[in-house]
Amino acid sequence: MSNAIRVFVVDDHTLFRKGLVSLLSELEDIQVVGEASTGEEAIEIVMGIESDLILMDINMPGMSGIETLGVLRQQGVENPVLMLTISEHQEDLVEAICAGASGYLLKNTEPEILQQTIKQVIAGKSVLSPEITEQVFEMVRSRKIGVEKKLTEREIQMLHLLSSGSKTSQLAEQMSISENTVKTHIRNIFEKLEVSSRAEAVAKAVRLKLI
Amino acid sequence: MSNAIRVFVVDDHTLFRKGLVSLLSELEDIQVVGEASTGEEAIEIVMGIESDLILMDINMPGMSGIETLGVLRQQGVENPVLMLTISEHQEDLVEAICAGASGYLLKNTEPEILQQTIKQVIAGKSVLSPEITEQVFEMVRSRKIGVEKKLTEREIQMLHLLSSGSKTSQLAEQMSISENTVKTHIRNIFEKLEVSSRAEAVAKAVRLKLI
DNA sequence: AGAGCGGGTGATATAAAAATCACCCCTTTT
DNA sequence: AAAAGGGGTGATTTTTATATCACCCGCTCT
Repeated sequence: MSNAIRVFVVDDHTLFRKGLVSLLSELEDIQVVGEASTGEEAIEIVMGIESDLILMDINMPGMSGIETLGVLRQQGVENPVLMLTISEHQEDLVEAICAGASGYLLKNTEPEILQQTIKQVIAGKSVLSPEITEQVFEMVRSRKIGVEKKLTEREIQMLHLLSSGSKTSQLAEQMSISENTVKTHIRNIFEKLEVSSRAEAVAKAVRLKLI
Repeated sequence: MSNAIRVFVVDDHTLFRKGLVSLLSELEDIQVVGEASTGEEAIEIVMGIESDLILMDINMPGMSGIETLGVLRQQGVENPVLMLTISEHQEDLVEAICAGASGYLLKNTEPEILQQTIKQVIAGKSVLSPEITEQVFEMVRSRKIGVEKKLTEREIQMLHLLSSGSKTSQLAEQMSISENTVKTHIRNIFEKLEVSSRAEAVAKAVRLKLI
């Protein structure tokens, strides 16, 4: 099968890894092209072979799956990496995503779902286990996540004055600071709100109910 | 069909709504028990009938789907609400989740996936469209994830050791710091987690999946 | 009564974030 | 071309957060 998905498996638990490899090998459209029991081993092998997707455990002795992913990305490996772990920790999830993971599945996932997820990831999609999605919802609700970085007090003041039409010289006077500082604050606002003009900044701030 | 899922549909686009209702009605295990074309109408009808799940559009004239959801929750409606929208805006996603949505699907979703998702939501799970999951990844990567009440590295270590039963003297030795410092770290943990004892702190940390 | 342990107040050095400013470039207007 | 305003790079000061420690209080054992 020339168009089978070539999967590489990284997990320190031999029993789990072997079982997973056996399971995946039975599938028509998936081909296991290699396996490793540590991050160090994974890096060495992956750099030398061709593969389409990496299944990576997180908790491993030595390098963690996240550190391993970081090194692989640094070495130019662009393959999608699907984390397959027992960890529901927020920290692991956040770090895995930041390190460049394409998905985050728990090990209690049903084989069919895993198969389905592998195909979705190959298709360029991002996937999370339902439990992890729930975790994300919780993070959002507890405001640990926001749509934008939090603005500081001075930045909010700046936006208020900006929205009432003040220009740089007036802002400087009203806030008792130099014009240079005004501009710096505004630049920081631009970055946080992901905009590039004063008008946009005010519009977005109003929309986000920041002012 | 007594155990069919009773669905209520809210969407201002009549053509889409009618099509959706027709599609859902054909399914064995789903029964459409009502529909509305505005948020106001939805609130009035939903309060008067029995239903298991609400499919809600977001962009509607008058009340938005998010505002409607907010009012419903305020009125004590506990039904899971699945947002079904064309909006991929992060703001809409965040607001929908905060308002109490159980899922967020794009309107380009395949009918079978919609059916599958409705069942998952009824089973208490949280679901996102792949494109939306991608948005979540983006938010995490761009650090819009403020993680405000984040504990420091030392505090996390402390909790790990605490959870394995260490007492002050042992913590001090294991972390190579004085007992006084151990106590200070623990006090800071108390404040951040809003608790007042070690046991509570560990319990809350586990519940928040911080350790 | 005196160890032993959990919990609380205050203090200090260092690291990180916020606030401040000077100077430069580009466009528009005069 | 000079002036004025918006937008950008870099650097410094001030404030806040983190990590560290010393000392005190109150309870519970023995």
